[in-house]
Order: sequence, then C-alpha cells, then structure tokens
Amino acid sequence: MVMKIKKPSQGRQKIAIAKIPKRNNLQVTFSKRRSGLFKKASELCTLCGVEIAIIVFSPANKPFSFGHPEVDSIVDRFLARNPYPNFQAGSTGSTQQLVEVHRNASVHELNMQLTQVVNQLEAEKKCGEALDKISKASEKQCWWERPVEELGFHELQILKASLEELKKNMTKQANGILMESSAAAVANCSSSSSPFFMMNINGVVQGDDLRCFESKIKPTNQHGSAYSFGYAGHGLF
Amino acid sequence: MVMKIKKPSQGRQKIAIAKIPKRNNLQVTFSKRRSGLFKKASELCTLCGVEIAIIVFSPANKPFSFGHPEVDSIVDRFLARNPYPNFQAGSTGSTQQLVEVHRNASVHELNMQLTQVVNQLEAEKKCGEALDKISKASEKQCWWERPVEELGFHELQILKASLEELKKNMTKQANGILMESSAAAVANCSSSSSPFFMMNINGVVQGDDLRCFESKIKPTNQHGSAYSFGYAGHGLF
DNA sequence: TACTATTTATAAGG
DNA sequence: TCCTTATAAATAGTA
Repeated sequence: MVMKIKKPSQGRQKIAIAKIPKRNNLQVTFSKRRSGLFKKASELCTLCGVEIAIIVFSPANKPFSFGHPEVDSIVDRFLARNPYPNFQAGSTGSTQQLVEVHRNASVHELNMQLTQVVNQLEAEKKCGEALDKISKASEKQCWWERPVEELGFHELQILKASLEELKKNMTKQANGILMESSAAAVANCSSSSSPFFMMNINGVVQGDDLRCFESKIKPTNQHGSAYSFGYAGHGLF
Repeated sequence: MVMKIKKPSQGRQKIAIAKIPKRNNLQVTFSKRRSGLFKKASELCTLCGVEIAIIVFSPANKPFSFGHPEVDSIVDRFLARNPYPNFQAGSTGSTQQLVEVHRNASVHELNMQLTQVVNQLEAEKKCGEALDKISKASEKQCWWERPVEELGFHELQILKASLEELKKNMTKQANGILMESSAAAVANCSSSSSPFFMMNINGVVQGDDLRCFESKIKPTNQHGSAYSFGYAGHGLF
C-alpha cells in the first residue's frame, strides 16, 4: 500500500487580471490564451453560424489573426457600416449631398459614386486646364511688360487678393487630405473564399483546422427576429 | 423515506460543436459565448498588455465588436501590414490609374478614395472658380494690354510667380491624390494608454468595463442585409 | 510540450 | 434577459 504523499501539482491557481510581470510567463500565457480565444471564436462560428474576425498584436508586436470566413471581408463589411468619424462633411451643396449618400452606401453604391465623382473630377480638371490656358495666353501676351493705368493697378490688387484666397483654399484642402490619409490605411482585398477557418499565425496563413474546427458553416441571414443595425441614429458624423 | 425525485439540474451538458438547430437556443448561446469571448479577449489584453480587435456579425447580421484600445486603429494597423498585393501602378491617365485601384478596392479603400476624391473635387472647383475670377476680371478690364508702371511691374512679377505656383500645385495635387489612394498610408499606430476597453454594441461605443456586455437591443425593422461584395476583380465597372 | 488540480465557462431549466 | 446548478472546458503552475 503506497501512500501518495506526492503532490504533483497544485493545479490551476487563481490569478488576478492584471499585467503579468514576468516576461517569460507572459509569453506562455499569451500563447495559451490566444489559442483558447481563437478556439472559442471558432466554436462560436460553428455553433451559431456567424462570422468573426479577430486581430491580435502580440507583446512582440506580431500580428495574429483569426477569421471566418476571412478577416478581410469581415473587416470590410464592418468598416462599410462604420465610416470614419473624422470624415467631416466638407461644405458646399453637391459635395455635401454626395457625402450624405456616402455615409450609408454599400459597396455597389460606393463604386458608382466613386465613378461619378472621378468623372466629375476629370471635368473639373479640364475646366481648370482651360482656364489655366487662358492665363497662359495672357502671359504670352507679355501683359506685364505693358504700362498700366490707375484702373489697371487697382485691378491687379484685386487679382492679388484672389490669388491669396486661392492659396488659402488650397492649403486648407491639402491639410484636410493629409489628415485623412494619416487616419487610414489602404486595405488588402483578398479574393479567397476558402471554406476553412483562416488562421494567420506569424504571417503564415493556415487553412487547416484547430483540432476541432470542423466547419460546415453557412451564414444565415434568415432570422425572424428583426433588429436594426444600430447605426442609424448614433451620430457617426 | 423520501425519494428524491427532484432533479434540480443536470448541470452543463456536453454539446457537439455543430450548428445549433433551435433558433432560440442558438440566440442564447450566441449571447453567452459572445460575452465569454469578449471577456477572454479583455483578460488577454490586460494580462499581456496586447491590442485586440474582434468583430462579430450576429445571426441577425448585427455587428458586435470589441477592441482595445479601439477596433479602428487595430484594423488599420493590421491592414497596413497587408499591403495590397496585385496593385500595379498603371501608366495610363490619372483617371485610369484611379480606376485601376478602385476596381480592386475593399470597402475601406473605397471610402477613403471617395473621401479623397470628393475633397479633390472641392479643391479643383475652388481652383477653377479662382481662375475663373481671374479670367473674368482680366477680360473685363483688359488689364494685360495696359501699360505698367515701375511699382506695378513688381507686383506683376509676384503675380506671375503665384500663377506658376498655382499651376505646379494643381499638377502636383492631381497626381498626388493617386499616390495617396494607392500607397499604403501612414499606419495609425496609436500606443494605447487608455484604461478602458472599447466596446461597440449596437453601434454605441462604450468606454466601459466588461460588466457592460449586455446590449440594449432595440427591435426595429431589419433592412439592407443584402450587399454586393463582388469586388474581387470583376464587375465593378 | 505534458500533466493535473483548480478555476472558469456554460448548457439546461426557470 | 437574469438566476441557479451541475458539469464541461480552460488553464496556472510545474516537470
């Protein structure tokens, strides 16, 4: 008869939810819990037939991601309904209108709008070029070498003011564009439609299962419970 | 002698990881497990000091999200690391190039591009207006045909320089917008020092702790669940 | 990584 | 949705 005096393990100990001090320990915990989190996510996907994307930056700043069916499409879908808060409606009429539509646009609408606006841009550019030509034509006439009358000089002052206003506008626009650029990045659009869960570990996309990641998932949109998307009245702009 | 017929609860039962058939049951499980998932995520954040973003679309297609410090910055950071692979700088016109980008764009990109192009449009309009002003003023007074005085000449030189700068700016801006649209923008790597987790539930961002997992769902009309995400290289134009 | 005692999450039922 | 209970699952500490 053997007495088991040995206490091989104290088992799981309770820990406080606070930053783990020991680096080594932290790394282990991170790995374990990240796996656990992704597993939970996959189970939720399978059980409920929903789409989930998870992005994690490790303590070493490495990106890990989980996504069903894939991170990108879910992110895109999310962002489409969650436009940039710092995209402030510009000012004038037609633009304001476009922006207004823009807010709630789906991809298709977005594309159409972009097309339209690009065309408009082209037109405006041509217009600007034409006017620029006029200016050049004026230049070619060497008007600045001619003597000027009193009225002409007054006119010049007006023109100077116009140019200054123009410069101001341009500066303003330039700053606006800069701010928007810094608040966003260009997305990567993957066309993959793999039936598997996509696990991006250390930059390597793996399409295999995470032990019990059987997926025969079909997103279901057919549920009687009627809920709004909840973005209607919350002042994203 | 009393037989204990009562069977208060069988406790937690093991379930297979497969789609839950009963809709009611599914909804409950979804809520519970989503909360659990978010809680796990928040614990991982705190324990390891990492950044996590989770996006979930419910069975009713409603978006739920968890993010520390916030979803957007993490997503941007993630996307910035996955630069768009098959973007080739087009050589045709500027519009062609834009369209090239546009065709493969995700919603995220699309929104950015639309924003930028709209701003660009504004800028171009203002340029056009300013030039128009100049042109009209010029025509009206025919100032370029007038003689100039010594002082006026100095002014005119300044004006000429301004015009040249204007032209340069216009060209630069027109080309620059393309670069901004296609090049990976500045990554928005905000180092988090926020003590709060950001939870986006029903479109409301809450800087609350995790006891606020419960969402106040408002029954209303469901609409617009059908989106065309066919932006994987075909049919957008 | 594997083990194990323990904590934590959660399925079922109200 | 919230509570309870019994049980399944996750995981902290250790080798």
